[in-house]
Amino acid sequence: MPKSINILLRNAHTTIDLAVRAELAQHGFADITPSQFALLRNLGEDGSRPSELAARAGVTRQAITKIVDELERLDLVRRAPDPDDGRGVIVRYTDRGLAGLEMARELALELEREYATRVGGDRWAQLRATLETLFSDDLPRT
Amino acid sequence: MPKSINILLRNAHTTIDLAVRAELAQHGFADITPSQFALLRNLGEDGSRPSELAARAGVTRQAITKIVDELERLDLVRRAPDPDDGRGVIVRYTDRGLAGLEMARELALELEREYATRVGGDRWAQLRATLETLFSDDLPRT
DNA sequence: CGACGTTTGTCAAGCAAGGTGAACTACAAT
DNA sequence: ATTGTAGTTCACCTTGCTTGACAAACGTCG
Repeated sequence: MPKSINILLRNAHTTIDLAVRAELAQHGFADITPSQFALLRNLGEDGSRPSELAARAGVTRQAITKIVDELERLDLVRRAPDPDDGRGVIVRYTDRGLAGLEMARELALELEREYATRVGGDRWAQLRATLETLFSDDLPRT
Repeated sequence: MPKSINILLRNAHTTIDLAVRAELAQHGFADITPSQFALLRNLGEDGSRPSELAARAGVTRQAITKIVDELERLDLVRRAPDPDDGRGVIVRYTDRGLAGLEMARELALELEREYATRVGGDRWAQLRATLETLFSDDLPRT
């Protein structure tokens, strides 16, 4: 009985996600939830305004406020006032936050290298390319 | 900036999942949640005992009880006493439940055919095969 | 300038999904 | 007779959102 493509994709995502988060936890970045991680990933080098983040993620500003609160408590991001707009706030990485993100990227690449050796570099590259062709649109919802 | 493989996989899964559930809803099977759908998928032609389902999904029996309650209210499954064990229960598809599942399978195959034509049948088959090689292990958690 | 509406971020409360642990009943197994 | 197992009920929890209300800071238009 062939597994549904859906299940395969879900398994793949879950496997990688769990592996990365577990490794992160072992390196001192404990218990980052998926939505926290998603925000961290979307922050950008120069930081972002909560409203931008909300618009990109397709959620309300309130939801972002909460996630930023949590990430601030974890010392992964920091709020600063926007010099150009007295109402605004800019959310930026802390050093620790940036280090965590880079480490996550490293770990994901390492995993990819492992998969590439298991199925062959060209086959892995093909998979990646096919996925990018079909599914690289940004989706709403974290 | 290449998208993370993780995001691609997630996008793919979410896209397909949403499409199938939306189509199902249009055909009168409204608002089936992911966990309900997962249980429905794992039921098997001959039905299953709640404990089996719990073990397979990696959750407690209580969680299964709740989902079965919901599916029963939707007239997608039916509980019957186990003739071989007075304590036991067998959860089986209703006709409507089976029809919904088959329709979901059909819809997923249709989507796959569409993707196959977009990237080429061989490339899609490769993607499928690669995913199966790497990620066909069953994961706990619905 | 000032009054008016708009935008930004926040606080508070609450909801839906998807669970958990504890305690109970009926039946099975020994 | 005692112990174990299947299913259920109940109360509760966490995640990741939502709506509503609000103050402070813009923008604009007379």
